[in-house]
Amino acid sequence: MSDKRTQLLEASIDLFAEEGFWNTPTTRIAKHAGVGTGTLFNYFGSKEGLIDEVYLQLKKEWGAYVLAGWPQDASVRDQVAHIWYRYLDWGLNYPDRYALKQQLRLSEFVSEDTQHEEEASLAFAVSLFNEAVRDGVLLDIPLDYFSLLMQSQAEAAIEHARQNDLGDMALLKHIALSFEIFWNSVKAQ
Amino acid sequence: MSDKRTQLLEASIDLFAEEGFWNTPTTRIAKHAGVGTGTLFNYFGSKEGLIDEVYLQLKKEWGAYVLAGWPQDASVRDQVAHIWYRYLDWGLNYPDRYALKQQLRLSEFVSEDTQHEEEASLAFAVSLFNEAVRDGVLLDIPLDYFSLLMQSQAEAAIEHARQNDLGDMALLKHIALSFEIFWNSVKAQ
Amino acid sequence: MSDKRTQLLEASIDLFAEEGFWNTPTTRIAKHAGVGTGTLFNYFGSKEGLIDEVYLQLKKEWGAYVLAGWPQDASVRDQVAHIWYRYLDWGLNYPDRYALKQQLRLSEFVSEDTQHEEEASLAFAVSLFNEAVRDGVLLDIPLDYFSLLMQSQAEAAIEHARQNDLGDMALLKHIALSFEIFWNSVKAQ
Amino acid sequence: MSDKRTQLLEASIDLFAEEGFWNTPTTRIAKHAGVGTGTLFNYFGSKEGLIDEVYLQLKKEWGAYVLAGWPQDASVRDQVAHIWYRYLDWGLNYPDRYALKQQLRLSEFVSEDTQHEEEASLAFAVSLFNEAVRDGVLLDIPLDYFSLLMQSQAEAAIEHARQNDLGDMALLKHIALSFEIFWNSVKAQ
DNA sequence: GATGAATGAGGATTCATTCAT
DNA sequence: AATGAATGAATCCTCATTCAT
Repeated sequence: MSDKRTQLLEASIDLFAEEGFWNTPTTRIAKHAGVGTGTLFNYFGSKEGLIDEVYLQLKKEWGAYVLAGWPQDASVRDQVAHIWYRYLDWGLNYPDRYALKQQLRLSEFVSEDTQHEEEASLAFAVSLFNEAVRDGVLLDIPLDYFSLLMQSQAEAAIEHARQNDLGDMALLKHIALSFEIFWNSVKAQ
Repeated sequence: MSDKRTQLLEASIDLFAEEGFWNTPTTRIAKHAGVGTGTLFNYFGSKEGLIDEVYLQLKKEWGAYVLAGWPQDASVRDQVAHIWYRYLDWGLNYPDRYALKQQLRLSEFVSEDTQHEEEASLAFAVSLFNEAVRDGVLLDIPLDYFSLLMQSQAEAAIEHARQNDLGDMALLKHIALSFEIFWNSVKAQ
Repeated sequence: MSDKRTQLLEASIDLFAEEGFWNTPTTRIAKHAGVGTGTLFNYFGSKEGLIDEVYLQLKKEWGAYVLAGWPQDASVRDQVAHIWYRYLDWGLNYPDRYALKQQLRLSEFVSEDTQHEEEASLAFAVSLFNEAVRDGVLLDIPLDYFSLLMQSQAEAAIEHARQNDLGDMALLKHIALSFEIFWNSVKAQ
Repeated sequence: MSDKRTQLLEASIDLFAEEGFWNTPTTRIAKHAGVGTGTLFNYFGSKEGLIDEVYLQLKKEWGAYVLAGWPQDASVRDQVAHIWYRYLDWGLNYPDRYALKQQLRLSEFVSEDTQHEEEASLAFAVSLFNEAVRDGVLLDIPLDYFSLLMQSQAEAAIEHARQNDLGDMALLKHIALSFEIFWNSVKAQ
C-alpha cells in the first residue's frame, strides 16, 4: 500500500467533497496530493479507476467503523442497535465522506461491478441474521431486503439530523427514536 | 408550455437514462429533440439549467402519478397505503425515469434550490398527517422525518424488487409486505 | 432618415463605448434601441454594415462640430486655430465618441472603403490650404501630409489632456500651447 | 523563453497581420505554430492573454530596434534625430508588425495594464530630455507630452509614406523633412 | 517508478443572421 | 415594414491521457 497511493485517495476525497468529482480535474488531484499527474495514472489507470477505488476505500472505512466494538455476545437487538448507532455516528461525524459515499453509490462514474461489490460488514452479519430469523426474533424476509431497509432507514435518520441541526440532547433522542422505529419495522410481530 | 421545450425535456430524459447526463452532449440532446442547439440554450440557459428542469419535470410527473385517485375519505391507513402503492408502481413502471430521478436527487448537477423545492404531494398531505398524529394513529414525529422514512423505505422496496426480478405473484406479495413493514414502523404502538 | 435608424445608431454608440463593439451582440443593440433584432438587419444588412455607418456618423458629427462657426474672413492662422480649438473641444467634450472614433479608424471591423472615405471638413479646406502655401504662410508640403500632421498632433494634445486630468486654467494653457507647437511645425520658416 | 512560446508569438503576429486577430481562431494559430491547441493555453491562459503578450513582444522588439546604435555623445538634436530615423525605419521595414502594433494599442483586446506598461526606450531618454530642457534646447513641456508629440508625428510621417508609395529618393526627402517639421515643433524658439 | 509538458478530441456556449408571421 | 424565435456554424477552452526524460 504505497504512500502515494494513499495520498492520492485522500486528496481525491478532499476535493470531491469540496467541489464534486466532476469538477475536479486529475491535475488538481495530483497537485493536491503532492505528486505528478502521471503518477495518478500509474496507480489507477484512469480517472474512473481512481473513483472506483475511492468508493471502495470509503466503503472499507465505513465498514471498519461500523463493526468496531461489535458486541458479539449481546442479544440480537443489542447487536443490531450497535450497528445502527455506529452507522449514524459515521454519517454524522464524517459528513463529507458520507455525502460522497452516497453520491458515488448511484453515480455513473462508478463501474457497475464496483457498485455491487459486497459490503464486508453485512456478509459478516449473515449468520447473526439467520439465527435471529430462525429464533423468531426478526421477520422472515430476505437478507438483502433487510439490509436495504436498514440502510435506507439509517440514511433517513442521518438526513433528518443533518437537515435540522439538532442540539446534543435532541440528537440523542432522535437517534434512539430512529432505532425504535427501525426495530419495530423488522422485528417479528 | 412550448412544444420545443417539451421535446427537449423528453429528449433529455431519454438520453440521460440511456447514457447518463454527463455523457450526453447538448448537441445530441438538441438533435434528438429535433431542434437547433441554440434553441436548447434559449429555453434553459445552460446545460445545468436544463438538468434542473428535467429534475423538476420528473418530480412533477411523479407527484401527479402518486396522487392520482387519492381516496380522500378512506381511513388513514388506506390513504397512506394508496400513496405507497402508487409510489412503488411508478418506480417499477418507469424504471428509467425513476433511476434518473434518484440519481439527480443527489447530483452535483442539480442546484441546491431545485433539490430542496417542496414536493407538492407531501405539502398536500400535511393535514392528513397532523390529524393522524392527533388521533393517535401515527407516531408523533416530525412530518419531514415521516416523509423521509416513507421515501427511503419505498426506495428500498423498489430496489429489492428490481434487483430480484420477481414474478407477478411474488411481486404483489413483496409490495404488500413492504407496506406492512413500513406501517409497523410509523404507526403508534 | 428614419427614426429607428437613428435609434439604432445611437444605441450602438452607447454600447460600443461602454463595452467595445466586439462585446456587443446585435441583439443587445436592438433591445437597447427598442426595436426588433430583424430591424437592425433591415436597415444595415449586417453588423459590419452597422459599424461602418456608426463610423460615418461619428465622422459626420465631428466634421459638423469642427466646422461650426468657421471664421472665413480671418487670417490663415486664425482659421487654422479655429479648427484646432474645435477639434480639441470635441475630443474633450465627447470622450466616448472620440475614443470610439479613434478605435474604429484602425479597426478591422470597418471596411477599407469606409475608412478612407474623405473627411468632408478637409476637402473643404483645400483652397484655404493652397492659398496659404502660395502666399508663403505654410510650408510647401502635400495637403494629405499636412492633414495627417494636424490630426496626429491634435490627438496627442487630447491624449495628454485626458491622461493628466488638467484643471480649467491649465487646460486652457495646454490647448494654447499645443496650437503654438503645431503652428511652429507647419508654418513657413 | 521556451521555444514553443516563441513559435506561438510568431505565428500570432503572422496571422493577426494577415487576417486581423479577431478573425484568427486559436486553433489556426496553434496549427501554424506547429503545436497543439492546448499548448497555447498552457502558455498564455487565454486568447486575450496571448494578444497581450503579442503586444508586449512588439513593443519590446520595437524598443530594441529604436535604441540600437544610439549615439550617446552626439548633440541633442542628433540623438533625437537618431531615434526619429530608427522609428520610421521600423515602421516602414516591418509594415505588418507596425500596423499590428498600432491596432493593438487602441484595441479593447489588450488589457489596460498592458496598454500602459512603460515603454522602456522613453524611460531611458528621461535624462537626455531633462538636460535639453534645462539647456534651453527644447521647449519646456512635460516629458509625456513631448513623447506623445514625437510618437504621433512619427506615425503621421509613416502613414504618409505608406499611403503614397514614395520612391527611394522621395522617401529620403520625406523622412528628412518630417524630422525638420518635428524639430521645429519642439525646439526652443 | 516518477514526472509534467504536450496533446487534441470533445463540448458548452455564443451570436450574426434568417424568415415566417 | 417590423418582429423575435429559431438556427447551427464557429470558437474558446478543458482535461484525461500519454510519453520522453
